[in-house]
Amino acid sequence: MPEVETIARGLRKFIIGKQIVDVELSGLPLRRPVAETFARTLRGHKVRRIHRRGKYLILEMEPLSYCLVHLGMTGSLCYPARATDVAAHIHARIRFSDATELHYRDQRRFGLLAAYELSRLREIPELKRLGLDPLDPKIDLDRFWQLLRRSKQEIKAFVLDQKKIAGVGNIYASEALFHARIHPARRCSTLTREDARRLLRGIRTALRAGLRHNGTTFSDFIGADGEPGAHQRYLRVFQREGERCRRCRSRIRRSRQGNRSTFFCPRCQS
DNA sequence: GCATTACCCTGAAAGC
DNA sequence: TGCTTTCAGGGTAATG
Repeated sequence: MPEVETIARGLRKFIIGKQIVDVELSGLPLRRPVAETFARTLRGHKVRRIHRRGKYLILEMEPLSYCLVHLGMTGSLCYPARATDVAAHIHARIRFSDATELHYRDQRRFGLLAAYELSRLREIPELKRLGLDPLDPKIDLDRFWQLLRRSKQEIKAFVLDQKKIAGVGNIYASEALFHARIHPARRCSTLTREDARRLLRGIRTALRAGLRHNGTTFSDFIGADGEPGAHQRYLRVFQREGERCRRCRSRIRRSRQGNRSTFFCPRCQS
């Protein structure tokens, strides 16, 4: 999510008020095929606002419609882009009336592009499925704890579950659990109210740290301005298997949960 | 109904 | 050297 927010912030500086005159698609399917109506829905509309919900980026257009973007694993938005940019993996070229272009690039095509003519943001089907926004200061600790206690999942899976908490990806889930000193394989139902409090705090700490450094770049992520993130230098556990814990000097371990890597400190997170 | 697993994709890196 | 296999992890359909 810090990567998506970084892009949203970048784009807000550049494309608000611009009018789309044309949309050109590669024709290749992303996570699912881009609807035939995508280009038609956006053409002639102006970018009014840019929102983020979970890992989704939403361009609010005028006349009212919404352009929904999910970057998946390797998606990026580039502005300003050039018509002459190498075409490899560019799946959408959005042209504005001032002749500038916004490109959506996605090597592995796990992303999503969709456009909706709806009157409200919250009617977008993908957004309806999302759970709590962890940065929302109004989250009630007791409600959060009850949500946890009702789940039989392992805590790492819960934190990654977008229906429960929206916006936490694999990097930040490992980091959040480290901050909260909770073992990633712990069952949610065994967590105390104090654990829940530390977890919520840990998630916020991990996400805000990512935001501060404009996201994490291992190989693919770049911001809208083409700059990579810097957060990888500040990670506590993620991708640090065998290295020393910055807190207790134990060796960081790696495990697999649901086909995804998890990193943790066996001493701090017991 | 819930939790878990398999799958889509590409390119880099490891293994043989 | 060069081919094959494994891995990365976003969400979700299929399976248990």
